[in-house]
Amino acid sequence: MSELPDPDDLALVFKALSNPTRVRILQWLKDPDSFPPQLEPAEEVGVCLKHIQARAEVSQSTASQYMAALQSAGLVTSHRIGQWTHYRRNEEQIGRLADHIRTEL
Amino acid sequence: MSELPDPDDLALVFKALSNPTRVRILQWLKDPDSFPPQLEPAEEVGVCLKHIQARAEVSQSTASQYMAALQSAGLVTSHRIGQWTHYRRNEEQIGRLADHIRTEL
DNA sequence: CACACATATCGGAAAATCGCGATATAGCGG
DNA sequence: CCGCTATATCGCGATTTTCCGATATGTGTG
Repeated sequence: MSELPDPDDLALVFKALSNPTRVRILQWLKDPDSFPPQLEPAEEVGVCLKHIQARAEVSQSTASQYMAALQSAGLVTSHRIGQWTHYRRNEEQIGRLADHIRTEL
Repeated sequence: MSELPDPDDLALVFKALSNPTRVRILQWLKDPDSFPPQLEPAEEVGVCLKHIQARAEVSQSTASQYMAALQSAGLVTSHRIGQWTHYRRNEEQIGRLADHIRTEL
């Protein structure tokens, strides 16, 4: 969750990004307020799965798995509040990925 | 081969990078002179497929397909000279990829 | 506790990918 | 033209990925 230089984690990250829908979700999360309103402020805790699922137009299970993939790649973090799991971009990790591509790839 | 903004093209690039051997090849190409000597200067035209194949320890057809994947992702360019196809990193595109991840992903 | 809702996980069929050997194409030299 | 070499493409079995519906788990409410 912090460094990410080793090849196995890196492959995991690229694999998570090798799906157009997952890439789109990541881009959508740049503007959490573009999603429908929710109890918790999306800017702070992230966007709840239901809203991501609706926008991506995939099944509930697929949405859940997509977000799990992005999370295990370290690209998003999750925050469970009550019944809702909220997902938010991990800007630090995304920045590190850009650095890594520039310097080591 | 030029801009690469949309999620489908971007996913293609990440797919090419989701294979450890292909990533290694890209890294090897940072130092073309680390390959055996060849008629054409590797620094200028790139490294010929045969040398890449030998170092990656994959079959000839696999090596050819790996490089085709990297090329259609825009990460390398190819230069055919006589019977040899040489592959060289596309530093501009790799730089753009890093920028793109930082700004648009 | 019973129920509704949100999410996670399971199991599997279909689709995509992997990496190879076989074969085709292309360029050189005799 | 013929043989030799380098590379590209084809075809295929094996493996992996994809995405779903079904189901399980977790959480709030009455």
